Amino acid sequence: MMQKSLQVVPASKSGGAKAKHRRISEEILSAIESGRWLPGDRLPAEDQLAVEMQASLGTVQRALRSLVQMGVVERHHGRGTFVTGARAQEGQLRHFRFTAEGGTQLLPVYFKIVGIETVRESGPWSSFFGKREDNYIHIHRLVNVNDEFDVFSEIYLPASRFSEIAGMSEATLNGVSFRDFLTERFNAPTINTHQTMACQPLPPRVTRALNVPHGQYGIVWSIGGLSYRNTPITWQRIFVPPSDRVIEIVPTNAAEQSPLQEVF
Amino acid sequence: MMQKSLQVVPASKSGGAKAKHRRISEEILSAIESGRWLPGDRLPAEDQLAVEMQASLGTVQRALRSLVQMGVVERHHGRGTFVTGARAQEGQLRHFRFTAEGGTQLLPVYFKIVGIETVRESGPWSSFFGKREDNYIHIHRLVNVNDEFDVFSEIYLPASRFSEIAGMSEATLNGVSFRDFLTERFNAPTINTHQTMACQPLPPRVTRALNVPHGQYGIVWSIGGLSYRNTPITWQRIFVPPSDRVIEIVPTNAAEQSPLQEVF
DNA sequence: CACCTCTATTCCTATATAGGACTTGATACG
DNA sequence: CGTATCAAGTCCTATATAGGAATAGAGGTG
Repeated sequence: MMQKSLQVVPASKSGGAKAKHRRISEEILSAIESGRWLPGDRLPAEDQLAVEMQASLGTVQRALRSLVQMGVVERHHGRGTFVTGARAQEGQLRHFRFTAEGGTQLLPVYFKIVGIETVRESGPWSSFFGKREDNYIHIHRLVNVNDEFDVFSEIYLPASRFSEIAGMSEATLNGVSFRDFLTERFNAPTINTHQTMACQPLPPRVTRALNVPHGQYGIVWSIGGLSYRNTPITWQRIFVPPSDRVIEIVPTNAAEQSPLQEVF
Repeated sequence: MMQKSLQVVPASKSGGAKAKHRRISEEILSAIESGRWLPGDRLPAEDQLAVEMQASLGTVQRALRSLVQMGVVERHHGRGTFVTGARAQEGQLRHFRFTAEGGTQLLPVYFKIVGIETVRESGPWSSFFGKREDNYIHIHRLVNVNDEFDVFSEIYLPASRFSEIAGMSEATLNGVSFRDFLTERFNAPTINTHQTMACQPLPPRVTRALNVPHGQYGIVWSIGGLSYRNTPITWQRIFVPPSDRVIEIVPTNAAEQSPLQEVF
């Protein structure tokens, strides 16, 4: 039997009224964002959540399925529902990666920080982060891929959110994957990306750093990183000199490992 | 009340046994593949499908949601469920596109076929299509983007499936988008793509065709196109000379326009 | 100690049911 | 004729319920 008026909002004209399963997704997502549950943690069981959220089991399940879909949580039959862990992909680079022609993955094995500074300059990253942000932590790094070749990476981080990084020593930041670093230290996992590529002459500071001829053409690869709720958290530009190694574009959506995919 | 033994398969040990909603997805997908419903057609109503499929409403709805998720069908409140139309994205290029720095999209406006031939050569496309395929229709085209610059495109199609194309005149194929063409004429929409990029010297035939200096570097952009059930249907290589225009990588998954996305 | 069995926990599938909300087209009214 | 109302068709949300299936751990048995 339908319980009277649990269908709370009559939607008043499809205004801001959202479906209950959506509100539950939102609520759980907010809790995760706020750090109430950290990556790796187990959420309460479905039926318990149903009680807490004052919803039926089916509704909670639907909300959780959508969070799985987004890559925010993972569910395991008989074990529980877990916040997606930092290194859940065990070494798999999630949104992009270099591969050899055959498809074997090439891993970045060595990072060397060239410089860290706080800047106010505007550029493509400004529009990515939006108007309100006008201070960036700017980090240049040399990245070696699979002991085969080097690329040059520049990262811009919004200073408002990640100010602590500006004070960190190069030693702390050397050799780390920023993706993992931001996930573990700031609970800011990269959930989605926006990427563009262009072929352009590499700028002099890059050709010098990479030790390739002045004026050499290469790929300028821009990657905007988005966290929960599409909050922009990183903007990165990678300069890739010519090579027979290729950049593989991986679907940016967590949907790829969703069971639905099998249906394809 | 649960009806006795509608829970048909006891799963016998999680062998090939699939959930019912999955089997329904499969069945509908197969019907669409077979052309029983064409792009734009309306499917029977939920409750009617439920009867046909001998499932409850909820189960059918779940199956349909997953098809929406895959981009195979679209559902419209109060109107019905429709097979995703060929040009559903009205001019939006779905999996990749060129954009100006600001983000405005640049459209390919002019195609000129350079040649069509049937070949047996192997290359990166062979592993994409798999062992069984050893004959390809190979089409070279010059593509102008937004009246601004030209790129050189090579497409390989499996001859077994698209043999009719080999006999078509260049006039028929000129100026068409292959994506739309395959959707409309062969009921073979591109649902997913696999993309790689590399910066390399452009081959002589390309530099000649594009009228850029011999040995010019550019982006070699390979795009494998997959249709329903991840069947490979096209393999394309686009040679892009240097430019300040960028290639924007769009999530290859139809999930992007799913309502779930709003939750981010 | 190794192995088996049982049990509690947890997620997974499926059903039947009820009503809300959007769309479209027909009909009635001024 | 234009507009308002209504009804049918369709999808959307939500509930309560029932049982299946995977997992992990406790306890017993040889």
